[in-house]
Amino acid sequence: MARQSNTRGRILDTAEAAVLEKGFEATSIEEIVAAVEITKSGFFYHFPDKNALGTALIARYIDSEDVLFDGIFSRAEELDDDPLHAMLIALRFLAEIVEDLPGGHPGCLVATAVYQSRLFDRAVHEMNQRAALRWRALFLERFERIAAAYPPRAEVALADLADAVLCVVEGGIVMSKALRDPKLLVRQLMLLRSQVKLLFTPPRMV
Amino acid sequence: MARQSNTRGRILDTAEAAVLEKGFEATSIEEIVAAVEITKSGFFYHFPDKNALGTALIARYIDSEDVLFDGIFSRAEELDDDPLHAMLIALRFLAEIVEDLPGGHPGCLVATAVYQSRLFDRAVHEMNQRAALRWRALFLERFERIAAAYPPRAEVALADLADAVLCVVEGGIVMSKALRDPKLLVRQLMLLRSQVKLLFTPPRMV
DNA sequence: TGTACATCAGTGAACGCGCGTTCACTGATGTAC
DNA sequence: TGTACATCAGTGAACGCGCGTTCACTGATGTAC
Repeated sequence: MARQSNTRGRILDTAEAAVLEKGFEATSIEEIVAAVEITKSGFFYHFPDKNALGTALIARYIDSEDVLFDGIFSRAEELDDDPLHAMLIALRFLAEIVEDLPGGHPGCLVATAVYQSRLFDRAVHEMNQRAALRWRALFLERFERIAAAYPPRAEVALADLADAVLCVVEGGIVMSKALRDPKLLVRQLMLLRSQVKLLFTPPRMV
Repeated sequence: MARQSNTRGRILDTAEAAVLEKGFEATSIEEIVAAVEITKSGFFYHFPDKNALGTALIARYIDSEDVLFDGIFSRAEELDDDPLHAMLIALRFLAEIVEDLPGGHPGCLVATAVYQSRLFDRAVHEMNQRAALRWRALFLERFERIAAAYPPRAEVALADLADAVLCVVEGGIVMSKALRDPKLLVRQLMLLRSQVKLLFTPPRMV
């Protein structure tokens, strides 16, 4: 065997897909190592136990979402200085990224951890909570800058609006899967976008 | 043993709480029967296998949500003939019901089935899909009546708006749990309410 | 440059425990005559 | 009203399989001298 191999990454990829389809407990180490084509002992070289796999899975997922959100906003803000227009561009980017996923969004690992909370330890829940707070802050900052420039047409708590972005994503994923309509999430993101636009656009510009 | 007992109901109650906390596979028959204080064989008198428990759980859950939504709308429409006002009342009822749940919303079984789809058979997924379509139609009908009376201030597909109600509930549950803030779901429902109000209220009435 | 040792990335066999499921049985309640 | 039988709502013991985990070992690569 080569000194460097990507076995750990392949384990994580395989496990992530399986966990999103069946849940953490229902995903056996046996099926993962069969797909990755190593032995069970090979798995335990990379992870001390199954719990460590769960933690690594979530940590990696959160990192990738951090990169995604940061990328969307930095590109959007490059394209337009105006905070409202940048937000509308960012939301469209998000919708487009989701639209390009073949077969729809595969699911959110934060949601699986939330719905299988007894299977994960406190550290995982704290990672999840910190990530959600970071993403909320990312959106909230932008909405505050928007509200300063465009007085909102209805009284809304901007923090709630920031949470709404994540709620639409999580809820959209669930309903997309329940209704077997991969585009439902895309349409919900565009609906949120039009609601943001309506809320912050001065009446004469409608 | 009495001829009539509520053992089956107690099994379902216990199982529902456990499945929402840990997932279906992670919930063992052993722990259920320990809580209900019967033997494992007693469980198999009521359900032919574990799969039948899952099906019964989801069927019962969907029935109770049907009753809930129907009740909310019939009470709201009793109170106000106007379709917009009735919708705003209904959304407030929904928020109040959620607010009164001690410790926040325990979770949605449709979402757990969606995130553990490989564990459930086609019949369950079809039940879920039909239920979601029914609830969407319930909201869509109302939004169509509202749009007929109050021309919307932005172009939105009413079907998307109908889906948004369910998305806010599902997403709000996930984010409430992730952020450990039981009131987040309530605030998201009230935000949706104010967005509906803004969308359908004529400019001069803001 | 050659050799000795360390480390990396695994293998192979065995383990015990918990899980879902089966099956023969039981004691209380209901029903037909 | 009494008796025989059926049904309901379970019990108790046993099962085998799959799961996560352990442990001694290995062959290829890297490093010190």
